[in-house]
Amino acid sequence: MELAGLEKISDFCWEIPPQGKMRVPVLIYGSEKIVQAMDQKVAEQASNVASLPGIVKASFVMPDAHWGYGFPIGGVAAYDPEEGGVISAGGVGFDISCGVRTLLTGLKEKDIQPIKNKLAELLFKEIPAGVGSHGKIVLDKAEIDKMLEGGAKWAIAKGYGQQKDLDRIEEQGCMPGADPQAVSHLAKERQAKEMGTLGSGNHYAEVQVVGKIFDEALAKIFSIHQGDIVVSIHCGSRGLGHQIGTDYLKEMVVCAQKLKIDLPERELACAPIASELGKRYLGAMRAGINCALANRQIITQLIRNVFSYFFPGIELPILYDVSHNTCKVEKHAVNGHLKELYVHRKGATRAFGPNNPEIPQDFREAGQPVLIGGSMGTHSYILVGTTQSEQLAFSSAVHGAGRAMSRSKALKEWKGKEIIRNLEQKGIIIKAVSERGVAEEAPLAYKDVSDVVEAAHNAGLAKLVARLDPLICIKG
DNA sequence: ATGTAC
Repeated sequence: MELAGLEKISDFCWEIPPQGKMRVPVLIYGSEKIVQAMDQKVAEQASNVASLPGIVKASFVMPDAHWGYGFPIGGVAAYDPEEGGVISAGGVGFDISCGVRTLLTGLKEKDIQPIKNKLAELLFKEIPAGVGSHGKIVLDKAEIDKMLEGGAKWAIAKGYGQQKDLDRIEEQGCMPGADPQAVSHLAKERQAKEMGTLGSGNHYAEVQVVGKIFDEALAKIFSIHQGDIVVSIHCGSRGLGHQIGTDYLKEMVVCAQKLKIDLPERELACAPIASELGKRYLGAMRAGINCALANRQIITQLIRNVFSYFFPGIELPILYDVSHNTCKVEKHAVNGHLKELYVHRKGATRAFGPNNPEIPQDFREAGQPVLIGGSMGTHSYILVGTTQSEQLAFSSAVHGAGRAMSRSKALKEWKGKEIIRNLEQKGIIIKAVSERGVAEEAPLAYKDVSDVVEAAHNAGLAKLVARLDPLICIKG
């Protein structure tokens, strides 16, 4: 991106002032280096987002942003229903409620060293992964509806986990307002055999060691210490979320035409929040959120079973579970007034600061854990939400490294086998269904996640707490 | 991300 077209607000914030059909400015967060490396298309897309009806304050761009469908991935936009605001399927993304969950193990690296290979093999055997992967769980129509209403709460009632897990999950593990009736039969059909599966692309289950602590006091509150083993899951709502996105984008294109909403691009299809379609999408999207929460809950239990085999009696409590592809109704201060807004976070993690009532009691004074998954073979990070982030981007932060290279280009550049061998030499075990998938996810096909989180930290979007280094990575 | 294109 050309810095010349931007107004520098601070060392970590750049503005595109409103022009043309833009109703509000675009605010891009990141260092000069990061913003320069950002695709020009992100500026265009974020400007388009700023032109949609009812947008409040600004169209925000996180440091890890890259080109997406309509809305950039790494974008945050809030719309006001009282100002004719809209809700957009493209503003949430296809993988509804994709997110990261981190589990604590209480183990140290030396504890797993003797069984590392066996642990990797058993995790790979027990967690279904890959495109179209099916689990052992098959849901009938009635049970799918219950899952879509209950989320992780449903999964726990089915025996996948414990009641206390819910305290550490966004929305207490169950998104209210989900409407299974708003989800197509096709979407449900696709999901019937996909519960408890990882999927493909950048999704993974990873055994990690806490490699660095940035803030001792906060790390202690999160129960993480240097050398601790943790397990992180990065996945979403699988075929169901994708189908909801596909179904509603089509409907929203028709709706926007009918209502003569001036769309800069067809991909920005949306519906007024107050419209029948808007409400129906919200109900379906919330069902998608519950699907993702249930999915991560089931995978959690599969992981617990594997760890129990090696470490009888081990618990693996949840540190936290947070999504980075959602639209949530939240109250935010706008010009001194508290307003109920529809906050789209597409490839952006919710990052509530201290004292927010949505945060688990144990973390209330510290702030919400912000879980940032890296790309394969690279670091992941735990940050914490700040008070400042509320003002900066409706309490949002980055979500991960973000692609630097297209999948097709990555395929030409690398072979899966050599990537696996290179990482093995660094002590990282990759267990993957598809060698092609590994090549597409090559570490160098992504931006440097460390740069991205550092920028988020410096911009004040969230605060660095700990770095996680990969030991075993299970991939689709 | 995705029954990796309807």
